Amino acid sequence: MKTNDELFKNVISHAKEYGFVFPSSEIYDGLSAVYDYGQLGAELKNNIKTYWWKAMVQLNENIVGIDSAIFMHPKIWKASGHVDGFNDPMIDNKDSKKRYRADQLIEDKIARYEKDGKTDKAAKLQADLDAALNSDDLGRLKSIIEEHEIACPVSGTKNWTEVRQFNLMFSTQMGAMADGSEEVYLRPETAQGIFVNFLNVQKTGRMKIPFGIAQIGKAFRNEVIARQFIMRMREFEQMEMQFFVRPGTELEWYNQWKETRLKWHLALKPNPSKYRYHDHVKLAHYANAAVDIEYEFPFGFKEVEGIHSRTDFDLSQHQTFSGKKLQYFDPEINQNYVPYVIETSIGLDRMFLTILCNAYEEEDLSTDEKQDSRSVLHLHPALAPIKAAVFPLTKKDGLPEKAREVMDLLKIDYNIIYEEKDAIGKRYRRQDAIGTPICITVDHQSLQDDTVTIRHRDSMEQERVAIKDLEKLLDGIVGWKPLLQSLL
RNA sequence: GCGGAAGUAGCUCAAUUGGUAGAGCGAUAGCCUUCCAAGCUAUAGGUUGCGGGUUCGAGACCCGUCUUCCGCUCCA
Repeated sequence: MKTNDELFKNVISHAKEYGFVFPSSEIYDGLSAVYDYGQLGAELKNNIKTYWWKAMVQLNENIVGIDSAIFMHPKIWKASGHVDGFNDPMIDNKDSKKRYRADQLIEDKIARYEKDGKTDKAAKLQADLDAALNSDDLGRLKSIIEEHEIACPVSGTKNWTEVRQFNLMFSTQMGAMADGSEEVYLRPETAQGIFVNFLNVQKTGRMKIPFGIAQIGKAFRNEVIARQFIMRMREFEQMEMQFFVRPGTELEWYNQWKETRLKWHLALKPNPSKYRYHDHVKLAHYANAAVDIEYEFPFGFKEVEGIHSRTDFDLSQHQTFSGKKLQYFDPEINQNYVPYVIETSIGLDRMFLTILCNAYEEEDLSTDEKQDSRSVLHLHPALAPIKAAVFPLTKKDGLPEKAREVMDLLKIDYNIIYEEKDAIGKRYRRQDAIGTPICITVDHQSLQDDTVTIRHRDSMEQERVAIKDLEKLLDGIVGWKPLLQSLL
């Protein structure tokens, strides 16, 4: 029996060994919490994106997709709350190993002074705190904590580290000259690119509420702790959709998207018991309802996708900060309003990891006579990096030539691999390990009657089919149609 | 960032108290021509994460550093 820890380690080494995910800059010792997608990983990732894009944009006539820039006007992050909300002064207690926000520790002390009737002291401390925060004086925060003898609530000691600033956002300089250039951020989420284009899309696309704008793109967060393989990376990719609705109807839509999104996950035929909703008790400043879709990874249930009812917070903020009216005239009720927003936001890398964990199996095929096992990725056929492999049974007697013909017939529509090295069984097992759903074998009979054997990955069963029927057969198994139809 | 564990070939791991870095799998080329891995032959692949130190001699001991994993916080 494998422990979950071992299982996860095996998934990670499998991902590396077969070209799905490599540590970034590996020959230079790697770069913390950054990973590269390899030749098969890139295919799988693209397929996940395609699945999402088709499910969102293609299947919903009131959703359109955009691709906004990673660089955006710095004021956007003021408006969104990222500049102020994610620049926290942090301090650690060396004895309890607990981390606190320095300003919150001081706030707690102020509250205690007030409770004890020392209102003068409380007011003085509050003023000191405000002054230190406004001037970004971290040293002053530390000295305040020392002066007022603030102790760790857990260990009770005053053994503190220095106060450090943790910035969520990466910043860089825009403009070639070092001086006079402007500091810009790498976006920490793709959503704001949608909000600031709300009017552009609504007007040019003649969109009527309710409607959605979808986007897939990279985002960057300077995580304090980035862990668990590609679960939390500093550079990651999001697939987000913001759905604009009439105020008052948002909870209806919230519930509908909650269902729709889980259905999207379950259409890939994972083990359904590994999925669950997790309602947010503590809501972010912009939300009036929020739920996570969680997957049970080997290291526990973790968030893969979030569905948030974001109210009119973002559009209202941008209206204020930009001075531009971000409203919609609703002819049905003859009113102007700032639309409310339901957001569905899924981490592409997390989805990738979900799929990998779910697909990976070390299958025991032992019989009484012989011990046997195989590593297999039970990927949904539509997501598999390689759709089919074509093998000549042997590399003689004109079989390779015939196999090449079959390959040429199929490679226009699908990603196909050709192999003639090693015994046929070995070639089957190699394809199992990378999740190829179908292997097509050309044998001596093929030369006479134009039929081949099809071997299925999951059941390992074989059937004989005519070469002329292969295209249709692949369409039915590895094509997008069956998967997308199951969403309707 | 703090604490704990670890880092040897593509992968999994050996290497006696400090004494010449090895195996299996995998890969490549060939043999065999076979419908489910582990048949035969040959070949390639390592400044033992990196940098110092102790020693006649370091994969092993000491210091530093980087990376990964496990805990503490937040998130997609």
